[in-house]
Amino acid sequence: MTNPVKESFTSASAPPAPAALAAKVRTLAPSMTRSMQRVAEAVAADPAGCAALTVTGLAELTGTSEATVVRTARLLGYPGYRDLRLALAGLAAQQQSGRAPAVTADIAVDDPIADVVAKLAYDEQQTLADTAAGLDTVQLGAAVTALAAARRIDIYGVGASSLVGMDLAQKLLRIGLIAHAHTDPHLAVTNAVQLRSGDVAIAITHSGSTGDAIEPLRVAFDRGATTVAITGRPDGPVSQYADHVLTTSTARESELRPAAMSSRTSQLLVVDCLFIGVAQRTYETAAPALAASYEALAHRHTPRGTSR
Amino acid sequence: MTNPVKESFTSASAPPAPAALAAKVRTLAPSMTRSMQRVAEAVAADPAGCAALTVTGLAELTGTSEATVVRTARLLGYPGYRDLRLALAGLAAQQQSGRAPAVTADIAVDDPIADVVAKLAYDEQQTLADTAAGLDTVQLGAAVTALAAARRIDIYGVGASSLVGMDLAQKLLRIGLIAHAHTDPHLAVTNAVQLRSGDVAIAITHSGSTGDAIEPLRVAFDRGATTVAITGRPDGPVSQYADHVLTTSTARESELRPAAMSSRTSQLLVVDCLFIGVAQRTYETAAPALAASYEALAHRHTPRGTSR
DNA sequence: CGCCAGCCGAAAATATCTTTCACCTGTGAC
DNA sequence: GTCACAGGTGAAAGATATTTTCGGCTGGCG
Repeated sequence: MTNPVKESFTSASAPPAPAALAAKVRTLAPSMTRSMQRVAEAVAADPAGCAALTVTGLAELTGTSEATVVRTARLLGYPGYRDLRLALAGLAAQQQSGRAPAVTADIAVDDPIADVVAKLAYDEQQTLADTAAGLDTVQLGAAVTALAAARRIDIYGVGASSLVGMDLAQKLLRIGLIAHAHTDPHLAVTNAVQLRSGDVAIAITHSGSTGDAIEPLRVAFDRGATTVAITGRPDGPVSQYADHVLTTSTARESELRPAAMSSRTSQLLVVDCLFIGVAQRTYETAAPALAASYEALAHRHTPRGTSR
Repeated sequence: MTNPVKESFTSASAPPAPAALAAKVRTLAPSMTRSMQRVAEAVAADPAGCAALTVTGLAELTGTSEATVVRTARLLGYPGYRDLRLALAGLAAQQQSGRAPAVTADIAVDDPIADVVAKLAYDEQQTLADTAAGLDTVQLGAAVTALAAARRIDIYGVGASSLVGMDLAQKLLRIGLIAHAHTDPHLAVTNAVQLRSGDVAIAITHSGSTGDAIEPLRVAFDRGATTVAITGRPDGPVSQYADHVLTTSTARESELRPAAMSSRTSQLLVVDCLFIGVAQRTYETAAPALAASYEALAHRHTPRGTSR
C-alpha cells in the first residue's frame, strides 16, 4: 500500500467506452507502448474474435503477456480485461445486427435456407405492420358489435382463405358463439338462405372477386343479415354486398412467394382482431368458455408431459 | 468415464443463441425448475444489468446458488455462465442502440379496438422475429431435403394445429408433391402404417405432448419414415420420435390471448419456410406447377373482376 | 562503459467460474 | 400414514481466468 497508484492509471476521462472503440484506439495509440499497440490493434481489427478469447489467449495471439493485455484494457478506460471483453461482445453484436437489414430482396432460387427464413420473417412482419396501419377501426368495431350480438355466424372462403375462415370459426365457437365456416360453395349458398336480420355473414377473399365466396355473401345480404368482407381489394365486387369491409394488405409477391401466401398472414391478423374484439364485448361469457375449453384440452396431452 | 453425461445436458440443438434470448427463455421455461426459472426470468428482464454481475452476484440477486445459475446458462445453450454473460452484453448493446424497448402491456378487456389492433400486430411481429431467430436452419435444411425427395408426405395435427397442417399440405400439393394432412387421429394412425423409408411424416403440436399427433408420428417413425416435429416444446414427448425438430416460439400469453393463438403465427412461418425450401430444391417442377395452379384459379374469379 | 527509466512478461495472488456431493423436498407406492 | 425414491438445490471443493507483483531487460544518455 505504499503506492496505491502504480499500475492503475486509467485514461481518466474515459468511462466504459460504448462503441467508438476503434476511434479510441487511434486516439490513444501514440501514448501506447509497442506491445500495447499490438493488443489494441488486434482488438480494433476483430472485436468479435477477441471477445471470444481469454486474457491468455489474446496475449498469445498478439505475442505479448497477460499483464500487457490488462494494461491495454485499462488504458482504454475499462477497469480490467473482463470489462473490455464485455464491451467487445456488445460491439460485435451491434455490428452484426447493423448489417442485417440486407434482406429486402426477393427470395431467390439459390438463397441459402437461412436467408429464406430471414426474408420470409421480415416480409411477414412488414405485412402485419401494413395491415394494422391500414385497418379501419371503425369498420372493425362495427363488425365486432354485429358479431357479438349475432344469433348465428356463417363464414365463407375457399382455397387458402378457407383455412382462415375455419380458424375464425374455431375461435368463435370457443367463446360460445354459433359460427360455421363453409368451404363447399353450394352448401354455403343453401345455408346462407337460412340467414336473416341479426345474423352475420363473413366472406374472406383476397382477390375480392372470388365468386364462390361472394355468392353466399350476396344471398345473406339479400336476406337481411349483416355482412362483412375481409379482402385485399376493397374496391372489388365483394364489397358490393358487404355492410362492413375490412381491408387486408397485399405484400410484394415473387415467383416463389405467391400473393396468396402473404395475404393469409394479413387475414389472420384481421381475424384475430375480430376475435379479441368479440371476446372483450362478451367477456362475461367468453372468459369462462375459454377457460373451460382449455381445461377440456388438458386431458388430451400425455400426463407425464414434459419429460423434465 | 463412468458417466460422461452428468450435469452436462444442454438443450442439444442450441448453438450460442444470438439475440432471441427472451424467446428462448420462454420456450425453455416450462422445462425448468423453479430456481432456474427465477434466474432465467432475471436474465430476460434485465440483460444489461445481469451482464454486469458475476455468477455469485446473479445467484444472490435471484436468491439461488452459483450452481443453479450455471445450470441455467447451460440449459439456454451456452457452455457456461461466462458465455451467457457475453451474449447478455451483446444483447444489451443491441437494445441500447436499437429500437425502443416497446414494453407492450397485455391486451385488456377494456382496451379500445385500435389498441387491440396495435398490440396484436406488435405481438405477432415479435413472435415472427423470435421464431426466425430461434429456428435451427440445419434441422430445417434437413427437413427440406427429406421433403423434396419424399415419395409421400403425411401431416398430423389436431385443433388449431390442424389448420396449419392443412395449409402445408395445400402448398405442397401445389408444387406437385403428394401430401396429406390428417385430422382424424384414427385415420392418421392407420395411414401412418403405410409409410416406409423414403416417406416423410410431420407432426405439428404446440404443446409437444398432444397424443393424437404423436401417436401417428411414432408409428411412422417405427416404420422407417423420416419424421419431423414442429413444436414449441422441443423437449416434449413428440421429439422422441422426430428425426428433425423445428422449434416454434412461445409468446407471452394472456387471458384473452391463449398460447394456441400466437403459436399459429409461429407455426405458419415454419411451414412457409419448409414450403419455400422445397420449392427451391424442386424448382424445375415447382415453378411450372405453381404457375399452372395460379392459371387454373383465375377462372374462379368473376370475369370482369377487379372493377379497375 | 555504467547508470537509469521505463517496458515487459513469468509467476504468485486473487477473483471467478465449474463441478461435486450430500441434503432436502415433494411424490408415489404400499 | 409411512417408506422409499427421484430429482432439485446449494455449500464447498476444484479448476480457470484475471489481476497484481516483481524482477529482468532494453535502450538512451552522460
